[in-house]
Amino acid sequence: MAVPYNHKVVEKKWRMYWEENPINVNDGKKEKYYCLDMFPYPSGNGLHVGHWRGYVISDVWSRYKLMHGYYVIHPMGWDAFGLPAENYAIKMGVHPAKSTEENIANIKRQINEISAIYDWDMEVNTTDPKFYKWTRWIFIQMFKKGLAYEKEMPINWCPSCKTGLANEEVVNGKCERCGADVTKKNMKQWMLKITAYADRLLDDLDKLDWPEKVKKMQTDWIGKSYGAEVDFKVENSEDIITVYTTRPDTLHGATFMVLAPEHELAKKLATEEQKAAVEDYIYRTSLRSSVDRLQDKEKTGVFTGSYAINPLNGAKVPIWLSDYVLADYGTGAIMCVPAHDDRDFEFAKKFDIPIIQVIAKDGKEIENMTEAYTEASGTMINSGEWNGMESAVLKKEAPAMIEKMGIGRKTTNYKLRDWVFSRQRYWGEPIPIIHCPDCGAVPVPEEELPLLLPEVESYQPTGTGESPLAAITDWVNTTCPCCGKPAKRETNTMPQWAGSSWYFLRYVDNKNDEELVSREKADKYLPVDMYIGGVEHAVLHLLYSRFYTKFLYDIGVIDFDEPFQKLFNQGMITGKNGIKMSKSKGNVVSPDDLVRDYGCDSLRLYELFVGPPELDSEWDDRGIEGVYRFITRFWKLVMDQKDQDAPETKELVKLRNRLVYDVTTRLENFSLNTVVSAFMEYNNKFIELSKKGGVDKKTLETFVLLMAPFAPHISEELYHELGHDTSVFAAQWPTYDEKAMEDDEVEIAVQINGKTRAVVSLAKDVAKEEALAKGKEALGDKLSGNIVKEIYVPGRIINLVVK
RNA sequence: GCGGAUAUGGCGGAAUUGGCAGACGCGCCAGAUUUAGGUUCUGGUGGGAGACCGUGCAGGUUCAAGUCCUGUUAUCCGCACCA
Repeated sequence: MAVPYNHKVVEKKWRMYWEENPINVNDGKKEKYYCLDMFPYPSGNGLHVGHWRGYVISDVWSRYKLMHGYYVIHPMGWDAFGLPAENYAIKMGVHPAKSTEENIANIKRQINEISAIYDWDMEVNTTDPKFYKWTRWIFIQMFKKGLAYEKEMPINWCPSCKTGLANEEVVNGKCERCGADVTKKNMKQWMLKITAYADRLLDDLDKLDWPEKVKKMQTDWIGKSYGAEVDFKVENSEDIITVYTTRPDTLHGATFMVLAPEHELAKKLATEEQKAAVEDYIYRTSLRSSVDRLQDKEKTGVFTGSYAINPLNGAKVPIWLSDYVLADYGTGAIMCVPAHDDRDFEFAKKFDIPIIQVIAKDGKEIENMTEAYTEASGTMINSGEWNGMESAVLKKEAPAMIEKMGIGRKTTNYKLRDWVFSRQRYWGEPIPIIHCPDCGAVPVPEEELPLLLPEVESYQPTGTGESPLAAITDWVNTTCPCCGKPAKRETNTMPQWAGSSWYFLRYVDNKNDEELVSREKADKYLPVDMYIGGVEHAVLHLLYSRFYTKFLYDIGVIDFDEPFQKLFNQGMITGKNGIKMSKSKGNVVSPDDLVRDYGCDSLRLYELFVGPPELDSEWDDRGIEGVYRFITRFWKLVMDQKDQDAPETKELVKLRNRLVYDVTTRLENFSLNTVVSAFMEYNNKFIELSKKGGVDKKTLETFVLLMAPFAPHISEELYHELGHDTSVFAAQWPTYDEKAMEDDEVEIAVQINGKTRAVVSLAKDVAKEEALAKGKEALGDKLSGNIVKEIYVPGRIINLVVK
């Protein structure tokens, strides 16, 4: 009788063995494979089973690649700057550096319980001066290229976090971090000109093997649109209002214009009679939060009293102000065609403005219009020379025509805005700029980097729009690197995303003091082949990283312009009823107890078995019992059979090849839950066979090899029990022979009118006549009436259509 | 409002190109082992007494539909006045 399986002994044994005998070594000859996890921020709450899932998936994939002879780059690090770390520190009343260090120690301990093949020699930490030296260095390079600039403008302000936010960090008008309503605040901010990369960020999505969903989200976020700018002269004035439109085909139908209340001409256009109303409207708009503007869909507006001239037909159109026009998109002014735009229609109805149809739907004007006709489909009417043209054709051609006429120009627009990069918080990389009264903004000399974040007594946010660093006068006051006169340091810090936008480049050369990454190592080990993490960063981290990578490519630091070739988004693990795991809900499941009770291998398998990896799954503690039972039965099977010298039967060869096929194809498709199902299913089959003629050694060994990436400890133990003295991970992934998988006889269903009435066993190459004859024979007296059609699909089905 | 995803037993979920729906696991039922509980092992487990009925709902295509087509509902996610 075999020794019962003891996960504690076995797992400890091999963990120690691997530490002394590394299984993933770079011998300089192997091809590299870079499999990366999104690095965690070291939260004080530690890991729950949801974090484990992603790490298990990436480790299974890494070990699978290892068994294909790759040198696998599989690093881990810490995204430790930023609001969560700082807020936690404030709550606990300790310095963020200290709490961060403690949290890292705890999470590192938990991550080690996964037994992933992380190479801790590559570890990076965004708060390490040796790391953030280069975060700041990149900013300086961007500054030198004109991609980092300062601007005073109304930005998103979170009154709870007391800092400015990027557009990407505002979700439904609320702060992505804390959920507080975001307000606008006029501040001088550092900006990164990500819009300069809009086209490349959009176009290069094509070359990425990413989930379509993420590509779509980035495409929509960049929001490129094609159209025209049209210049409208203001009546009795020299002023010109330029509008942006994607529907220049409808220009004849423009019956009014609307300017954003923030538009530079807004006040000026107000006539004597309208002045008070206009100023009141502008003032009231300035008070409204973005949440109000989002929630309140009812159109408001005010007439300026002025008119503009439609450059195409000379029509006089009233100029209005309304907050449904955004100041920072297009030109901040629009021409309004109520007949063919929903918003303009609503506005025109409310303020009783004429509606002129210029596209005939189905050949005629719509009577008693109740909603706008927004499709560019139909013939032009009421459009002067354009009458009779197809709207769809005109829509494409109009921009060029307008440009030719000299009344506007063809143009494109993007929803993407430049990146607000200043944060009024302590725990981040200070922006490496010195403000000199004479020289202006001057970058910190590169040889002075990293320039340590100074120690402060109070690192709490001030709420005034100033960083806590501003209070440290002996740090703030410095001299200008240009002219040597007294100057002041920039006191704002970078957002959390700064470090995570490039950290994946640093792993492969994390101790380099001279360069961000040596070109030699970058060429050899980068970019990332597989990136695994949650979908929540689709337009944040994943967009910013692409931007940084493209910039570093442009300045010659690296020779590739996309960071992540393949992306996999794992679903979330939730508590009961799909409720997100959180401390406040009290539904957090810690992996620590589960590892203790069932072992790392069991938890790894269960993390995969719980559901399709790309979908959210509800955690149910009871399920791990089933996986644990499988593990112990698998152990018993191999231990009982290993010395039996059972003969290799045809049946066993077939099952072995099918097992390799099933596991390999499912793994390649990332259907990891069904890989575990396959293991269980075949284990049951082999246990059956072990009671009959036994299971041969090669089959046992193959099973163990396939299990290795999933359950490394037990596989390593059994591999050694099977007589090997090298690691199971030095072995090659098994291959299969499709011929050996086939049955000589296949059971196929015999149907009458599509309903299964019998099952018959047939040789796979049997002739149609014989198959049908056997099928009829099997049906016996169930078959009656006239057969009108006979269908035989070899290996699949026999169907007799009877009347 | 627009876009995307999902919908299958009591539960989590399987089903290459349309070809025996419910693999695998949980739970449950029965039996064996055990002084007993737990563990372990064996068998059963979509509904219905049955003909039959069953993949959110209603149609359609087909010899054959969870799978394809049309419409529709619910839930979740993303975007949201971008002219």
